[in-house]
Amino acid sequence: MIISLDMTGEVPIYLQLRNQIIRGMGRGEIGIGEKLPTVRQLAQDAGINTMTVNKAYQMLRREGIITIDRRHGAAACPVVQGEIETLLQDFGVRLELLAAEACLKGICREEFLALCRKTADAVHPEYPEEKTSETENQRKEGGKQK
Amino acid sequence: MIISLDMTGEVPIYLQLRNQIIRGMGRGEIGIGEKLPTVRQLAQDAGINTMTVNKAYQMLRREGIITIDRRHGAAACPVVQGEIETLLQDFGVRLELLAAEACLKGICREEFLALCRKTADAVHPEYPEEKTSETENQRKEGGKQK
DNA sequence: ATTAAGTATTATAATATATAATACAAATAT
DNA sequence: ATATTTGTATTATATATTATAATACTTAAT
Repeated sequence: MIISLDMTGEVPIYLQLRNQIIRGMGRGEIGIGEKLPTVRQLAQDAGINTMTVNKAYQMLRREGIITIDRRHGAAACPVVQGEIETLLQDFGVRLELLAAEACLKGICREEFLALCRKTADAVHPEYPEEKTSETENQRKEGGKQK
Repeated sequence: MIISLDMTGEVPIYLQLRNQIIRGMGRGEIGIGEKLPTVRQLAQDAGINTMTVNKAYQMLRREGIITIDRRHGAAACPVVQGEIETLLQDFGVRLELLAAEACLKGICREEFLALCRKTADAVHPEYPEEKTSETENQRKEGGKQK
């Protein structure tokens, strides 16, 4: 998957990274279980700092979207976590913002829904649905720093 | 409209303000042409600085969503600006991110589209559609600082 | 003249973002 | 065993963002 960063824009690099990886997974460009580039590799390719990549990966890990294995690197591994209600509520708020903005910009209801359908169709449905087997690598951090 | 701010969250206050005003307009809680609170009033009510409110208002003005009249304050006044294609593309990217995240969180296509419909139905369609009359107060800033 | 509106200014502080250079821990590959 | 590769931690630095405070200015309604 090709990562393209806007270094002059207002969105932080690590967030651009995180968002593009999520969209890449949604498009199926990154298959489930597929390995992501190492932090060093991605940092070098993109011409950015390793810790910036690490920050993006950490965020994705916290969100339950990838797993990170210290010895093998990161891999796409979405896991449903948390209450489904909380989740839907959160998406509802974000969608409402988008819908309101669209409305204010003159995009009518039908146009908006057409865009929603088109977008939904472009998302690969290969993901969670079931699966709860290779979900063991999550609880591997104890408190230990030295 | 009630503004509730999360002072401990990660979203900047001025952005929370901006987002809530947009959602409020979408819901119809703020009618078209309706006046917004003055910066001082809103700042006092919310217990925040006037310049923070001003920053949110400026952002909304730049986005063509409100007008600001130095003597009468701010008012909801959405105006379509820019290429419709650019607009749709921008919304498309943002929707794709949302759809991808939803998918990865186990929300299936139908569930997602149901949420989209529900959200779209909750948005008041009273807005732009036509209207291009009271759009004169936009070009009132020359370059003058001292 | 007073008041009320947005805005500008100046200073300060805390936090976020990004980089650099290096080192460490843990496991694989040779 | 040794070298390599992985993520991670550390320390330092620089810049930008966010938010506040206190004050003053411009403009126009009252």
